[in-house]
Amino acid sequence: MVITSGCCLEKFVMNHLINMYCKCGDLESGITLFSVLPRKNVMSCNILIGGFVQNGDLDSARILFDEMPERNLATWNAMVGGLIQFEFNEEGLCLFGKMHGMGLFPDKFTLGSVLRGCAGSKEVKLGQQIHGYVMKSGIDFDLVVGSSLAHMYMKCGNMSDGEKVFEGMPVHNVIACNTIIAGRAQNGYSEGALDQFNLMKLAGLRPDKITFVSVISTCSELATLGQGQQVHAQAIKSGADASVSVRSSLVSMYSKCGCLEDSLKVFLEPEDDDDDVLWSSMIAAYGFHGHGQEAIKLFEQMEKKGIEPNDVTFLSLLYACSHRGLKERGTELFRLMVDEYKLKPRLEHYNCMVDLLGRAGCLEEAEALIKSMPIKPDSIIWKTLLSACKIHKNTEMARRVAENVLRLDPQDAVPYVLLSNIHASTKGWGDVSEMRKTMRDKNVKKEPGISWLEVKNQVHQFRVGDKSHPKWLEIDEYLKELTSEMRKRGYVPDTNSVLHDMDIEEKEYHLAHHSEKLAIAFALLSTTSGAPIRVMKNMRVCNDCHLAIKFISEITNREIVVRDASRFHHFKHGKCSCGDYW
DNA sequence: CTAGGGTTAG
Repeated sequence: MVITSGCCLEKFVMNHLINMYCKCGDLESGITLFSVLPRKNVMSCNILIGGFVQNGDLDSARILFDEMPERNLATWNAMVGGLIQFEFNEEGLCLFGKMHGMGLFPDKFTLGSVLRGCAGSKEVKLGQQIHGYVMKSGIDFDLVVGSSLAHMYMKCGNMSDGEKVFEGMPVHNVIACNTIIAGRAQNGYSEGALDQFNLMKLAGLRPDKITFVSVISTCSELATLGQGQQVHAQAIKSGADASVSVRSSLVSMYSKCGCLEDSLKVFLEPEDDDDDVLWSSMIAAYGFHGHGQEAIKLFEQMEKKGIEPNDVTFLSLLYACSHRGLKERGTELFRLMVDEYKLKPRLEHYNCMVDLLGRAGCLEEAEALIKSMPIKPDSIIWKTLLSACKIHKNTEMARRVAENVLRLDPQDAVPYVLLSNIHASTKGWGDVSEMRKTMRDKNVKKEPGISWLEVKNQVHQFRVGDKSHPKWLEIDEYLKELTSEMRKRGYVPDTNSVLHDMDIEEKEYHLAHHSEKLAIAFALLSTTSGAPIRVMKNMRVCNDCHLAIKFISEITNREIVVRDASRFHHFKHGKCSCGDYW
């Protein structure tokens, strides 16, 4: 009705109508109206560009932008913002450079987009320049500009400047707080993230679903179940628990805290269950607990439901296969990902494949994959192969591979330790001492192993041979008792993975006080019920601890759950759920 | 026209 008499309408009414249609997702009608406009001014073009962008049709937006005879600031803002919104960061930043070169000065709308682009492509230099410009130009330093700046710094890993910007903001709202919480969480400052969460509540700000997503992810990082459950309860109270994003983070949190059943419970809630991330997080949860078959079954269901898997879905699947020794299935899935779903494998996918092949004992195949892949290998993927060499005791390949790790990451202690152990086993003492000298010269240090657990809402932390815990004497005494009982049952300490410059007795003492053994002994002493013991570790469990914990679970008749740097081990009656494949 | 978030190998 309106369209038929379109030509007679006032221009600004027409513009409003076009805007309305575009906003409501009816791009067709917007375009039709635009085409009957007798004279198109900058304003109407801007509106249509905005419409194209909001509906994801960037190509049309680009064409219209290029054809426009004159443009104003809003035109540039719409185009720059649109490109960056759809992660064409470089193109967006390039366009920004162009507009700047033409003497146009950015306003706060431009800056919001450009800072987001800087964050996305880690352009901290440009970000800093913009920061300087904001301070000089007298642009309103409002919530949006402030949050964007803080976000940019933190995304680029520059925590201190991000925090400074946040402190300098005159007021904070929920979004500003969310920026800081996420920034801290993503840079490993988990406690700081939780602090800000508590502070914002004290300040009377109501956490929204985005707050919960970040805070719940933080709890998975810390793997402290009690905290996670509390935050879940708060999310339920606020109604945020119905959001798929919140549920995805809950699935992950429960799985990382060792409660696979709770992950499944959240996953099975009936609403909104056709989300790829939600499904991926459940697949990852199964994989993390060593349930490779269930992960694959879930993927098949996902395909049947027509949910499009993404690259993370496949990463989780490959991971699940590699931890169950499902070599054939994993290889098929990798092919499916590339050939059917046309997803480009990232280095992470190749790493999973190397892990899959290597663990399964196909070391040559794994090495060939690294050499043939179209991406440059990093030190991590060589380290994956190195640990496979170690499992399958292929010292010859280990030497070669360790050299590659050393070349790419000279500060990593793992290859040094491994190489010096190889030299020691062949009595190459000269090589051994040279190796140790290099380590000293380059100041290479082994990352300390840390284990922690929650007892009565308190987190207790242990390091190797750490005597600082108030109950140290009791723990040490109890470990002696346990060890002698273990030996009676046939336990022999596996001293192979210890640095070799100690005698056997020292090695055994060192092994007996690995952080996870301390943590488990403490847990056994401080809990009397038959409840399972949950211990977290920042590194992989060593061979000796894995063996010892099996004995301990039998002797004490307790279920012991250990979260490793890469997966879960459920020890029960002298056996581990990983089937010694880890 | 503008800011923040979920799944992820070793």
